[in-house]
Amino acid sequence: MSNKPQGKPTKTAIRFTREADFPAWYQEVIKEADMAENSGVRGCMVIKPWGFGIWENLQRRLDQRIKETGHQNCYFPLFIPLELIEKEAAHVEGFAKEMAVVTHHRLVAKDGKLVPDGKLDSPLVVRPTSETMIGESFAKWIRSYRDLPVLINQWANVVRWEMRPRLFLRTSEFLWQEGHTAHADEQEARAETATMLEEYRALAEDWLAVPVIAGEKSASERFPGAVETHTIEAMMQDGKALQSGTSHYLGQNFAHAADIKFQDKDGGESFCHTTSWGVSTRMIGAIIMTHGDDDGLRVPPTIAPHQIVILPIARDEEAAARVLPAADELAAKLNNTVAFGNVVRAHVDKREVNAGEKRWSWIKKGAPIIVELGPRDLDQGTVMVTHRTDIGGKAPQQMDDFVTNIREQLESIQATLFQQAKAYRDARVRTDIQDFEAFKAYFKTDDVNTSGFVRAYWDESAESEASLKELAVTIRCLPYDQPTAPGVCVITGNPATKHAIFAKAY
RNA sequence: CGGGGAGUGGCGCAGCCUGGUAGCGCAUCUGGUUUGGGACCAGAGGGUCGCAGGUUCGAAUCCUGUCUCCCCGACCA
Repeated sequence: MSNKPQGKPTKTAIRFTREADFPAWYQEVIKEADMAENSGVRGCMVIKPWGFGIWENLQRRLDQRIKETGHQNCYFPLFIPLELIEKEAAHVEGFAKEMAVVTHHRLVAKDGKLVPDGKLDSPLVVRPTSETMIGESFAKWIRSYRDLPVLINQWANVVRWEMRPRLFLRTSEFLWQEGHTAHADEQEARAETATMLEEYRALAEDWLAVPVIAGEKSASERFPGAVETHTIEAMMQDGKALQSGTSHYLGQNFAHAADIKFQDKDGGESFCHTTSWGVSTRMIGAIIMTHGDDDGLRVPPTIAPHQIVILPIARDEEAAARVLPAADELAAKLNNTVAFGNVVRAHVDKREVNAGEKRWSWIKKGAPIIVELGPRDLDQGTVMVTHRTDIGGKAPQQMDDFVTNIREQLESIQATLFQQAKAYRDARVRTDIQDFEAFKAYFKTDDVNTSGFVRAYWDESAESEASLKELAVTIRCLPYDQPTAPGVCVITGNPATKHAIFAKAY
């Protein structure tokens, strides 16, 4: 390594490349970026500061948008009485297999071990989602049309016992927000569903630089108990789809189950129309697999815990005495500027670690801009700047210019990440596959270099959808932008009017 | 939950088949040399081999159970 040419890494910073072993690469990125790790409990993860910082920044933005669209935050209990869950049949069927159940309320010592004791008369489930719990409250809160709409949200953890967990993508416990609303009529509830899905699209694309396809789920992919489920689907760099946010129109299903009704202007009694919508820590998995490269994570500047990392270059006390205060001063100047509507986040890395190693650690963490500041820079009034989107392109900038242009540089990195992701995605949405033989051949290849989505006509029949099972392909959504002319179903050859997105999925 | 693989110092691994109380690289610490860079030399610290039983004079090595991780499948945000 010692005679490696500068700026031309002879190896990547991550042990596995995306091409050689995508799942191993994914896990290595999380480890090397120090985002999260597995805990001793299967399916549960410890989210470390760099990973949690990304979540906090995502959360801050989304929370702001949720409030700006008229919702208020609440908090509902973690434990749900079994009887409540039982009330909505489809809901029960959907979640029964992954429920954590609390059956006891104390421990007693027995043969040197602690064993559960104090059996509960009625078991509690740890919330897998809160429709039933919140529905119970809605029923109490809502009496008149004047009480509507009810527009609430909660940030919470939920538990869905997973057979096959993967960090961020599928964990038994995860963090999310769940919005729940109740409306007087169908039209308003449907509009709410659409509004929030659009918020999710905007969050993904405009804030996280993750291009998505928005659309409606097929019947079999619907949320248990929903009338309609709407989704944003992102493409990962192995061509697989990741459902990144969902918004459900629940009709009156949960209103009937929980007895959520109101008196209208004419004195008549009606059931509410409800919605729910959520985005989870899975979104961090989407960010990793959309923006990461073979040198690690790349974090969009909007959500990077540190947008700029300043590395003081000082090998002796004399240099340190000059460089460290200058680095602090530079950070202070940067932190006094604004980008993406927030104060810029610059950080001086003063750890006693070799400069080269520090630099690589921030590359692996995906800090958008790395600044090296040494005695020579101070003499010349410059800084050495590396953008994470071009780590070979380290170049000096005048320090004053750098500070003045910081917003443009961050915005440029943000734009580059989105453009690269979109170019990748667009190149891999196949629209030329129109018969089932070609379709099967495409998905059987399973080559990380060519796999992706197929966009084609679908006849909307359950039978044709079922025939995808052996291919491990699913219908991700029926995108909102639809062709005007009819065509033939890619699976059956039957007449069809709508396009669907087909893909393997996480 | 079914099939396959794996758990040895912080990380990556060897040893296990042919039982006899542990080894390598990186990292860490100390000293020195370097000094726009993931450095070099020398020395040092650190593990009882996932956990629990069993076989044995003796187990990281054999057997059983269990937990955790990875891959594939079914299910799912």
